[in-house]
Amino acid sequence: MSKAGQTRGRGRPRKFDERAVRQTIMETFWQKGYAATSLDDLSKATGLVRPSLYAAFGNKEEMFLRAMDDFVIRVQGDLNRQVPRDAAPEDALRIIYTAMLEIYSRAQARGCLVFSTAVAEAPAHPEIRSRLAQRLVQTDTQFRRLFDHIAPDAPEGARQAAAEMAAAVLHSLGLRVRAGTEADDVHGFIANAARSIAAGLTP
Amino acid sequence: MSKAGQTRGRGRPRKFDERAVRQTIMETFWQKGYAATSLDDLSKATGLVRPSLYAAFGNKEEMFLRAMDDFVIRVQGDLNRQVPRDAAPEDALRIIYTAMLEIYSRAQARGCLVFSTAVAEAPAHPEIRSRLAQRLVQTDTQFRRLFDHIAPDAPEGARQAAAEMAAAVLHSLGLRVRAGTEADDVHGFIANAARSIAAGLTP
DNA sequence: TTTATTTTATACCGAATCGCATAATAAAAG
DNA sequence: CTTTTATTATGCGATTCGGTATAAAATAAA
Repeated sequence: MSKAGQTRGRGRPRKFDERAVRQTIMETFWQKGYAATSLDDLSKATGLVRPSLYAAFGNKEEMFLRAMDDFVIRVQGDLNRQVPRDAAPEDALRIIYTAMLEIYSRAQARGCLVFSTAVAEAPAHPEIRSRLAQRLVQTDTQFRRLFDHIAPDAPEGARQAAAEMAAAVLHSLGLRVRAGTEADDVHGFIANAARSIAAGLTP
Repeated sequence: MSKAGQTRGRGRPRKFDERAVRQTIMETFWQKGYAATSLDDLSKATGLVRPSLYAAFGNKEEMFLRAMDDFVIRVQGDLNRQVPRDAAPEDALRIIYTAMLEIYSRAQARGCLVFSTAVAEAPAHPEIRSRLAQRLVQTDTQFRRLFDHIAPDAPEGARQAAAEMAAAVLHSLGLRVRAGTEADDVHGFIANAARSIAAGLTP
């Protein structure tokens, strides 16, 4: 219904920047999770009153789905900015995991909006579950493509296995951060994981 | 307050088996998560009326903490029953993951009560968060001890790295099951992971 | 039987929840 | 200016939530 186009529209103009509000919604869900975030929380955080939120972004589940998308977009942006096009697998993995750790650790230990928050709602909300599933295969695929590019001489089975392992480490990283694991331990985990996975690619 | 001793106590006798009720509570939290499970849900599932639940098991958070313990106890029991004392690392890992997959997949795809449900409540409930953290280090430690026993010739660094990777695969497994990943894909993931991790132990 | 103790059953409480209905407001279009 | 359209502000309404107060019921102890 609400168009975010640059044209001035017809009725009363909005007092808020849609992109900024979406970021705030995402941050709020990220911090507190889906169930623990009330529409009043979102209203307070964004400065928008509840009916405005509803009119602009739909109901709570739709807002959360959008937040999942915005989270992924932001993470992908940060990663693309930091990960070099060509690097040895171990270096690439260490860079990726370090960047993800930085993201996961911002403010309070929040972990991953998708892996640590959406997952809890999966049984009750099929839409969230399906988007979570999408995200899982996408992560596998992205690592697979990275290894196809970075370690093309490794056998296909090794590249696929390494991709799945690399994704698994990411899932575990989100968990560990959210559980409040010591930073040193997490860094050790990252270093070990990068080395192990890379070893499987260059024997 | 309430003692579950075998002596008949003094007042009116209970009409329920405490162990069975605890299992039901655990199952309910496992299926629906913490926030989505109301005390009424637990009341319906157990047949106990709310004040009885409260008197016997405390408030909702205490019930959930107990459920986490009961879940871990049950998982450990199943594992100890299935995992052979001596096996090649790859076989041991495949057996463990297959057993965990069977547990995670019972009834509806539920995943892990700890890794997929408790994690969402971590920010709001410090007790849950600390128990989750405990569980993470315990998992690492258990795999480490397994490898110390099963692959004593591997260098210590390799055993530690393999243990953390093995735990990461477990975290990822819970996620994938809860997201509804195809059974064949999950089995492939398990096989690849077992092979990769074992390769890091016997070079 | 009487008393003490514990569990069950009923009912209630105040707070918080999501969603919406309605009216006031602000701008563009006619 | 008048009409149309879109957004904001106020507030309600039905439901659900976790937790508890109170009384009835059931058993052991005295």
